[in-house]
Parts: sequence; structure tokens; C-alpha cells
Amino acid sequence: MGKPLRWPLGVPAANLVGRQVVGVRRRGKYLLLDLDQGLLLLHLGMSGSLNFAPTQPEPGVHDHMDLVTDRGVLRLHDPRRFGAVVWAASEDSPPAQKLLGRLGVEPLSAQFDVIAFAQALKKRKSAIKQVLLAGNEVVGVGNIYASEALFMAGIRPTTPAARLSKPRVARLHVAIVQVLNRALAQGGSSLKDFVSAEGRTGYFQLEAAVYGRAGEPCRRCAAPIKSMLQGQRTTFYCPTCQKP
DNA sequence: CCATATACCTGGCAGC
DNA sequence: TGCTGCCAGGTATATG
Repeated sequence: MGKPLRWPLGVPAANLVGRQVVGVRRRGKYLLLDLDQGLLLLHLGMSGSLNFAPTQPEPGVHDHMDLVTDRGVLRLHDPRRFGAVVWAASEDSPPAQKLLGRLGVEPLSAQFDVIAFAQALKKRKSAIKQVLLAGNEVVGVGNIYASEALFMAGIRPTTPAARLSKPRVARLHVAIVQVLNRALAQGGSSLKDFVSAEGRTGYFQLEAAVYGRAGEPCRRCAAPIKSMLQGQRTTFYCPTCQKP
């Protein structure tokens, strides 16, 4: 198997042998495999993928873990090694809480409430884009969707979160849900090296309004899309459609 | 508590 | 053609 992931596999084999997978859940970008005793937390980082095959082929350099079951082999492949696998006795145990404890609400659940969202943002002085990326208030909004949602809401990414009026927060709330649902409906957006669960490569690229379109005309007003650096990450926005 | 910076990693690509 | 060097992403961790 390849070099270690972000952390060494924190999974004593004894915790897995003979166990049964009884459920699969997701929290933020963590995948939770519920076992009859304990659970596995998996993260795919930015380049990780899981493949379920009937047999166990020779592992390649970027394969990091095989979960061998009597129904097949779940293999974790992750070239850039930002992924992680952690075992925890329960969701409330320290190893799990260390990863899940800080996570904000699920954007596609009823928990994602406009009023609560507005209240949470009131406490954050940093730029709204950074607040979205941090994932402490709402999860699932990565660098691509943050730029896209802020464009949809007409909000400049640098605007301090606490400064947003309630109506603007409401627009952002709608935009986040919309951009995620739209992306889901189309199979997600992806890096060029993305491989779908069915093994197809690059089968979808989100039709981005601003992301990756620096210098190209805004689809709404034709002004050139700008890019900037925020917290070491590139942000794309339309200088006229998005107000501070 | 919050804010911001930094590290991690490698395939793909631009530029020479 | 072959090489070099930058960039992309999510998030834990460190530091102020």
C-alpha cells in the first residue's frame, strides 16, 4: 500500500475483524461507516475515491486501504493523500468529536435555518467567503461552491459576514442550497482527474458562473470576472454583480 | 472565544 | 521533446 495518508490509519485491525457494516452516513465531508461495534470515519480529501470490487487486485502506489468483507473489497485510492481513515468507538467519543465537533449544520437539512444562519453570521467579522469555507456555521461549501453561491447572492466575497443584512443573508441561504442541489443533480463538479463511482472520468464539469473564469465575461453583465486571493485560496467574483 | 496563517501532497499544465 | 515550477483542493494545527 502507498505512503501514509494525512494521518496514519488510526485503525487497529482487531477493531475491524469480524465486525459488520450496519450503516453508512455522511457528516460534512466525512463518510461514516457504522459498524456493529464502533465506526469508521473516512475523508476523501480532494483526490480520494472508494471502489468496491468483488476481488482484491494488486494494490497500486496510491491505494491506501482495503476493507475486505465477505461481499467484496472496499478500496481507498488517494493520490494526493489529503484523505483520512479514523476509527472511533462511538460518534461521541473523542476521536470522532475531534473531527466532527466543530462542524456546522448540514445545508440541505431542515437544520439550515435562515434565522439561525443570520444570527451565526452576526458573530463573524471575517470575510463571508472565509466563513463559508471554514465550515463552522454550515458545511459542504468548498472553494468552488463558495464563489458560486456568493455570485448567485450578489455578495462580494470580501464583505464581513457580520455586515450582511438579513435580506442578503436570506439570498445567500437560498443560493447555497440552490448551488449544491444543482451540482448534485448534475453529478457534482469535479477536478479533471475525478472518477465517478461507476469509474467514468471527468464526466461532469459544473457550468460555473464565476469559478475558474477570470478575465472571461460575466454571464449576467458581461464585465470581466475577477480573481483574488483570500486566505491562500483563489476567489472568483463579478465586480459589478456582487456588492460589498 | 475568534481570526489568520501554514502545512500537507502530487498530477497536470504552462512556460521555457 | 523534456524539464522546471506553480497550482489546485479541505481542514487540522499553530500562533496571535
